[in-house]
Amino acid sequence: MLNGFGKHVLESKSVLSDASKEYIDSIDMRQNSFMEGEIVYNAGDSVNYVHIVQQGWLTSLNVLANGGRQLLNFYTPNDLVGLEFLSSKETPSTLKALSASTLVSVQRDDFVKIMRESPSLMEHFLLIVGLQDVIMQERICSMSRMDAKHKIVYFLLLLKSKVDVKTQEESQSLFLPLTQYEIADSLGLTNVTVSKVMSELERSGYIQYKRQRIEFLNSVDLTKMVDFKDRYAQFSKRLRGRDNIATAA
Amino acid sequence: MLNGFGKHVLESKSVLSDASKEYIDSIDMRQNSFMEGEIVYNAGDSVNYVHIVQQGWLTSLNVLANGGRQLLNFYTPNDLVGLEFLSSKETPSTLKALSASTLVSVQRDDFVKIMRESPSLMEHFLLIVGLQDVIMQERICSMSRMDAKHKIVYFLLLLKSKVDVKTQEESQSLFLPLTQYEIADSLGLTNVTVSKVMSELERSGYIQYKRQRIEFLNSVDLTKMVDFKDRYAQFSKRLRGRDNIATAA
DNA sequence: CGAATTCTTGATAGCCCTCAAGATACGTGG
DNA sequence: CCACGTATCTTGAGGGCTATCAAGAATTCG
Repeated sequence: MLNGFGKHVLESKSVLSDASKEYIDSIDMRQNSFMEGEIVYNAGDSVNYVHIVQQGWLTSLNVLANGGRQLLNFYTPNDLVGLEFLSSKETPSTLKALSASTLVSVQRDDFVKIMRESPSLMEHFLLIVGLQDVIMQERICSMSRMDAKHKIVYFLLLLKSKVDVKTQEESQSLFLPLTQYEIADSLGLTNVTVSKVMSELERSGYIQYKRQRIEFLNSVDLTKMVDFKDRYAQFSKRLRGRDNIATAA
Repeated sequence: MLNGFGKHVLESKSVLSDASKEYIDSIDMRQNSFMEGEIVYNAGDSVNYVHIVQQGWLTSLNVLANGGRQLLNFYTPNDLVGLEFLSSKETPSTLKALSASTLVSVQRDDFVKIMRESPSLMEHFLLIVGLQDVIMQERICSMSRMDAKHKIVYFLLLLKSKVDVKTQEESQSLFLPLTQYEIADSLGLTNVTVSKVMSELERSGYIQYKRQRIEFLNSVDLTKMVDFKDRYAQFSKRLRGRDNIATAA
């Protein structure tokens, strides 16, 4: 039941740098496609799969008691979805496709089996989840004390950072498949406030904003404004250093 | 350089359930004590150690650009500190003792070495960090959309849950070595608001509150009020299930 | 070209912060 | 055991930020 593309993704450096290859061949991997807006799983579903993003943008989110939504994480190609709740019976959040997406899904038990066969792979996963945790902690800092403007700047820089690490280059132009409602739902704001802040950031000359695209005109000052720490870049840099050491050894 | 107490902690079920014991003997572990209010490390310090809490309460926190503080995590005996930034060069947050505390500190490289020798230990750590991540995500939900009253109820239930799992029993009385300033700094509120909400919760008959101690008079309704999910208890239950399976196999 | 979605802009209201003053609890030294 | 200073908590008044509501504009898509 080997899926060629899935195998390729699992073998790719970003995910399974050195898993025992013979185990991969015995794994049941399914490739699934989802339309824009489609739900991959709902909060409370059984945890049966770990997913690898091939194409598209997805988000994890929670529907709150008051009817509001909280967007939690964004997933782009090569991201792993589900590492943080491997131990859970039920998924803690919903996964929704923001754009047309393709996922490779690996059964949880198979995934754990692969992981156990490759300690260095498991260590890699530990570091990834650790990074996610640190980023969540820093998001809490930004959510709790910043005003709307600073929250939004922080959010945009975090997304930019994530995309930049993926593309291995720093781009001042960011594709952003999010409506203002969705940005608002990421930050505990309303779409009205997002609109007003975006306009203000444009007037101030920091960004240029059109639907689905943001140009950063002064990312240096924006970074200072919110004291943004680029954990994705630090992690990526550090990981490359580790790989070199491992290769040398 | 073996420290008997440290060895005991590392061997205890909660941390190193089955690490290769011969490695533990070669590890340099130091036991350090900290006074109330003392800083263990500051944000930005090099990551040199992983710490195991023996006694006391500690908190990780960030000092924000505007001078405010954000308390992030609380650590109680047998907790591990530092798992989530094993891959980082610098600590992302400050660690401060809330009460007189004792820590066993293991050098990061030694800790990683132990971990690599015991995949099941590493898997355990992966699950722990995953749990932390999930809890952080849910804290974001509570921070972004809840009003002050609901934030505080959520916060108290989360602390209660953590303590209950540690003590393996559900207690309606919670020792809480936090001032109202510190609760406020955990939630992005002010001490004034915390005071007012606490009084209101008392008037409504939900809790009885005195400095450093809270009695829950109706934790069922409080849990419903904020739709609280007890991830600590779920994790603990699930882990015991896994252990049984592992033993049977 | 028309309908639906998304975004903009303004007016109003509510929650929580800020500021302030007093009350209570705690620790220390006599 | 008491007195005093400090830290913590309580309570009230006023103001700012963002939610809510609403109406219209712009964009997208069939």
